[in-house]
Amino acid sequence: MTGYRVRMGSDDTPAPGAATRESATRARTRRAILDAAVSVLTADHGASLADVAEAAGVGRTTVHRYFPERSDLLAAIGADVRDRVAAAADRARLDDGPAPDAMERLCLEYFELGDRLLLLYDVPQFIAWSGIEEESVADLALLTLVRRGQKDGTLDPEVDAGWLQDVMWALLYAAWMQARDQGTPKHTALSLCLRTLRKAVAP
Amino acid sequence: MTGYRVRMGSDDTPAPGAATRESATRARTRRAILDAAVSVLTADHGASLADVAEAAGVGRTTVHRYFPERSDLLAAIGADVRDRVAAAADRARLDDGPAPDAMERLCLEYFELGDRLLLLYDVPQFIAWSGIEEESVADLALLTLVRRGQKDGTLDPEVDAGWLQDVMWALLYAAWMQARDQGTPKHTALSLCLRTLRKAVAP
DNA sequence: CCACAATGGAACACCTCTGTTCCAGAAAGG
DNA sequence: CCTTTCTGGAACAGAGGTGTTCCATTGTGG
Repeated sequence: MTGYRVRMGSDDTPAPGAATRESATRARTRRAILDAAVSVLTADHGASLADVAEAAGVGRTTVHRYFPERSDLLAAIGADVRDRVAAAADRARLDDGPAPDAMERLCLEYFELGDRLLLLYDVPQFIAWSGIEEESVADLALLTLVRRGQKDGTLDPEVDAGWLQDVMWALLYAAWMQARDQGTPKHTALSLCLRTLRKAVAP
Repeated sequence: MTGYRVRMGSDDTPAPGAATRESATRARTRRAILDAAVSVLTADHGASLADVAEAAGVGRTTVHRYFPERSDLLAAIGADVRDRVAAAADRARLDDGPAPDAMERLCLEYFELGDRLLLLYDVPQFIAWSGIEEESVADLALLTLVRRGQKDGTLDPEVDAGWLQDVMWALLYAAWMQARDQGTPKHTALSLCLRTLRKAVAP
């Protein structure tokens, strides 16, 4: 209803017109809550705010001070993930070099995001909230990359570009699961993922 | 706590020692609730029993009559899925013919199960309840199949057998998503899945 | 060292879901 | 047709989560 309500100052701050920066203390607390929320919600999508507060080492009241409603917290997580994804896609320099190599770089970057992306995957609501459009910037960049690879013959041209995109995500997901549930070392899981991806997307 | 509590007769039935078969009426109602629960819970993992009852076209009281506690309903769903998976694996005749072909047959069978398997994927709790062991019969059969293929050179021998198993699941999942969210026709999604799987698991 | 920012805890009303009981009415089935 | 089975709705208590207020305490920075 109210969307993402931002509260910069303390409860009784007289709302100083322009956007005042958050104090260092508050910024740290905010991050702690956000990070705790990610790990708690990854383990249990229906966890209560009390659980989040405990994991963050913070009182439940404090959580409500930063994120007045549950949806505010979830939206903030979504926005945080969106930013990280965009940054990761940026670092992967999708326009450079052969398409399969660029795709591999992207996988590497995304794999590092770990839990956060798992959460995005599992809780579809995040996509609706927090201004993640139908097709995010990163998704579009990946789509462009796939089309480029299909055009120059380095990626399978006989399947839909969106499908290749989904395949990448699916294999990433499988790799995370392998690491989390089977206890496979992360680098092993990642190299399995990359090897299989290369074959799967080849012409 | 109580596990899967079976109630065969009506409320006041004097518990007729041996296992009495359920009346046709009750069997139909039970199925309706079970099916409704699958589709409702697929859409929203936290849906209430009232939602399930409404979707089943049945009073909430009736749901409680068949499945006294929420966990009983979930366990029943899990058991139902387990049976269907086992039957599907059986129909795929995993021991016959080349391993990639058998794997493709299995994909076809699993794909038909649709929603039910998506649910199993999304709600890990189902695996703990309802007597699905760590490694179900179907999983073991698939693992055996993969090992056979790796030995005779028809499947990639350089990766762990468990990983190839996960890859199959991941691609199936991607195909379902493609059909559900992008509106891709099911047969199209399935053929994309099979094409990519063949390449991904090839040596 | 002192004012103000920031926190934690208790207590509160409110809501939703759960699981239960009871009973009147509909549906089956002999 | 009439009895048994099966159902749906109302009404209830209890549990747990949410969002709020208030106040005492801690801490941080100037």
